[in-house]
Amino acid sequence: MTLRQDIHSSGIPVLCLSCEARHRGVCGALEPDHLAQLAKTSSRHNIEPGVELIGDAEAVDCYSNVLSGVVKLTKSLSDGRQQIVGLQFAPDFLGRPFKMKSAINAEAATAVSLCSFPRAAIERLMKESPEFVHRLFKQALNELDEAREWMVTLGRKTAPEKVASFLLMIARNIGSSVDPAARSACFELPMTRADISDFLGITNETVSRQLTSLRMDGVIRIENNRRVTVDSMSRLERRCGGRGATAV
Amino acid sequence: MTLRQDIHSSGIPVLCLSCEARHRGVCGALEPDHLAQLAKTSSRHNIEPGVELIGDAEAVDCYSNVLSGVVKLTKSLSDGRQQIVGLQFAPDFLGRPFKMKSAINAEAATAVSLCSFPRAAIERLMKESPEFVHRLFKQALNELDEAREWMVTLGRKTAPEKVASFLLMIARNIGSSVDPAARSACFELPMTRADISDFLGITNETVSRQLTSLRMDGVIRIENNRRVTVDSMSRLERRCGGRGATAV
DNA sequence: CCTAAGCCCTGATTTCGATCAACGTTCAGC
DNA sequence: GCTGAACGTTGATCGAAATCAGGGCTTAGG
Repeated sequence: MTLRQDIHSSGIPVLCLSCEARHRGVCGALEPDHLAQLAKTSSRHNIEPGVELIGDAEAVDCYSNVLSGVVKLTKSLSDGRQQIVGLQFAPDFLGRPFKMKSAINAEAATAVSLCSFPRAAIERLMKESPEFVHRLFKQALNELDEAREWMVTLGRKTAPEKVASFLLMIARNIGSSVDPAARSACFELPMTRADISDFLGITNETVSRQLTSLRMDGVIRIENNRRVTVDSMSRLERRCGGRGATAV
Repeated sequence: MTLRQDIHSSGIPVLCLSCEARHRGVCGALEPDHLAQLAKTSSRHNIEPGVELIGDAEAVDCYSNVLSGVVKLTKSLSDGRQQIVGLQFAPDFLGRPFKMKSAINAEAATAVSLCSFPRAAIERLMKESPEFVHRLFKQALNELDEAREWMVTLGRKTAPEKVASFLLMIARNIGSSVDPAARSACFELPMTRADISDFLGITNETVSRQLTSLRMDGVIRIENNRRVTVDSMSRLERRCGGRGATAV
């Protein structure tokens, strides 16, 4: 164990050594001493699908890095209508800085593993490390871009386009490329049909019908309800509705 | 005390003295010397309704504070379908930090006045003033909250609820209270019916019908197509669909 | 084993909002 | 004055997706 430590990683906590959040996540912004300080207060959790991580209007007492799995962020109306307003994948940072209470719900969509930190530790780091704030800021802006992208999907795309767009987004986030040349992809849907419908603002029946339709047309293959193979991403992309590029 | 403040404000550029952005906007984070430095590079513009401020996929060479008026942020599909993904009011900060190219369109919805800064000035300030970054960060998070709030509206509300929600949002942003006790409000709609429909993901005909319906039911009064009076905000709120509070 | 619950698919019917169409008003320009 | 364009309203019709309903598959538990 000590043998594997080389000069460069000498200050880095063992737990963080192989952590993805240290590379692409917010921890990548931290110097070894700050990282060590944070690691001392961190704790890892494995969470079952369906477990609520943050309740709406609940006090937020910790922040987390998503290490694996998918977390869904939801908002609900009082009559039960629900909308998924975001999905978080590794190594996203989970939690809303600067607010005592969350305005949204966070729930494990799949099995999820988290690396959690007490609120105070994050707040202290934000004071001490501008680079850390910088990273959090960038992630927030990315989430804003994504939210706005989905506003277009929710407001202006048809049901077939919505489902295709969803599959494309998932493929890009967790899909493993089968054959890069053919631009094919394969992945496990991280959520039920009902969840997908809450994400796309349609009903689960419609999601089901559209998936069937894509399967019939040979755009996707489905095994076990969850496992999806996209043989040609291009064909899927063509079903997503005119791509963003404002043709002026 | 008064003397002391006078001494401190002596370093503040004349233009900034009465500027709202210095109070509630991002400039509020700046010390007099930083403010002076920024003011030297700033320029004010008055812009006609309909003028494009930032084009999609266009290089961003300046950032701005909205001093008055309303700016709409839009995204379009290549076949012309359009979605308004955000509205900015004074004293919001306009522009996407960290990205060379904008992914969205910004257009003056009403007459707008801006205080603009060259990209380099903002970037320098972000390096020098953590407090400034902090403010920008907070605004981004607010915009994220708003975007997610609208995702619920777009995905899960009916047309009548969408229009009511829109009126409520406008009233809260630019409405002047007529009678605080009755919680009434009065305002000028900052956009056409077509714009409203692009914001709500419906057609302008539907917007028109829903406004008529609200007028018939005595919830609002409309003069000149633009001027709207809400006699009782409570009645309007009741038409917005179950309010966010996740009643579990 | 059987049963019940959860998830998914599919068919029949309904409905909300889109689409198509017509008309009124205002306003800029000739 | 007239004309055309932009904006808004209203009516008639259509269609995409919701709703309602039923059935199959898998899994957990008695």
